[in-house]
Amino acid sequence: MLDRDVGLDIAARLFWERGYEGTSTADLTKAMGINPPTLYSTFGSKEELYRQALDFSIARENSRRSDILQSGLPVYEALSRYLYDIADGDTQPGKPPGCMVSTAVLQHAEENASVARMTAALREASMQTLKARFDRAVEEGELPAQTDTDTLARFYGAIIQGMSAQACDGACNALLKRLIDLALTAWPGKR
Amino acid sequence: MLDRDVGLDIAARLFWERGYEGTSTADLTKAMGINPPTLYSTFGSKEELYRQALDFSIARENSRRSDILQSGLPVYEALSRYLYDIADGDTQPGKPPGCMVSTAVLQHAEENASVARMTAALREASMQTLKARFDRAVEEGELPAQTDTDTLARFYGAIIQGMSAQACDGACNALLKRLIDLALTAWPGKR
DNA sequence: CCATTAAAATAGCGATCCCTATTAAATTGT
DNA sequence: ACAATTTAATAGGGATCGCTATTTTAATGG
Repeated sequence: MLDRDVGLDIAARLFWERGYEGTSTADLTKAMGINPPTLYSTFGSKEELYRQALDFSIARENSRRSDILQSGLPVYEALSRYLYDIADGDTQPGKPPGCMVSTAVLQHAEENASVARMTAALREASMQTLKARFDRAVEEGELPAQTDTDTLARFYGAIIQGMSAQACDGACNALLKRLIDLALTAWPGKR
Repeated sequence: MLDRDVGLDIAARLFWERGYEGTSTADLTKAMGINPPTLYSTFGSKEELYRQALDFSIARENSRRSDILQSGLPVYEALSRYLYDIADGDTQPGKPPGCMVSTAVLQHAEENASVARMTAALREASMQTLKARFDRAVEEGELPAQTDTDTLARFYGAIIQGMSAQACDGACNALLKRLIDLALTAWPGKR
């Protein structure tokens, strides 16, 4: 039998590279070295496996990124490190380019609408996490009281999505970090 | 027989909504009201039809957007209107959300690598157009001589891609324009 | 009006999609 | 060691994938 976490890791990698619609159950079983019935008894369905693979990957990445955001660092410094960490994740040698979530299942067949809602919800949650950190900065006096933290969070969310798209198209790590540096000049009070 | 341009318009609409991998030839023939052999004799293949549908759509949109960029407007004003026009395109009532090109075929099956290269090249060309306009602005003294126009173009390219992704997730026009306004504060010399 | 050409519809090719009923193998308990 | 239970592999179901050979229909020319 296959170790569950090993299977999720392999599945996540395939979904990351090829997307949900571009990955077949045959691809998955072959890569895991199992037979179709094992996949279905272990993970339920292709969609359920995708959900679990996303959860599995996010649980691994998000603790570190959450630490960066929620650390005692000033909000601007925390945001900078957070974005740099994402840029590194988008351009890991030997791993698929881009982010597994940021640019996943945007256009899709009708039958995959529920999968698209799933990734959209993850993106929304990610931006809400950013917004919560910015709200805290307002409360603590690090940002002006009238700051539009929602737009600020969605703006850096857009940068994260744009970085993922450009990484998929072959952009290198240094390029993405130049984007970040420029995006950070939009921070309230900078320059 | 089907009018060629009408067919391309219908195909573009489907590909826009569902993506390349999410659109089947059965979807296409049904929407066009033709039989499969007609599709293949008229357009060659699914991939070739996608290419022609992209060209068809871009030819229609790009003339207006090119006019905005190449008009006599100051570069900052031209860029603002250009981005606003894209935000409007991402949120047209009765049309699929997002941009047909900006966030297309990012993750994909291996067999569709050539299609992905195609959309990547279109995105790159779009950013090169922006860069060329910025270079002109440097030559004309509108921007400082040491301006990194390449990064500037890719930054607004990232914003365009982020807007498309968020539109796919349901973002409204006003939200996208707030993103643009914030992104424009990163313009050299602003604030 | 018929013969010839051109167009469109039918039918279906081999392959693959996601998924599962059934069979075979391995493990466990006694 | 044998029976009971669990696990894995085979085989394949029903549908759809992109695409095309063949037939039928329609349009054209003499």
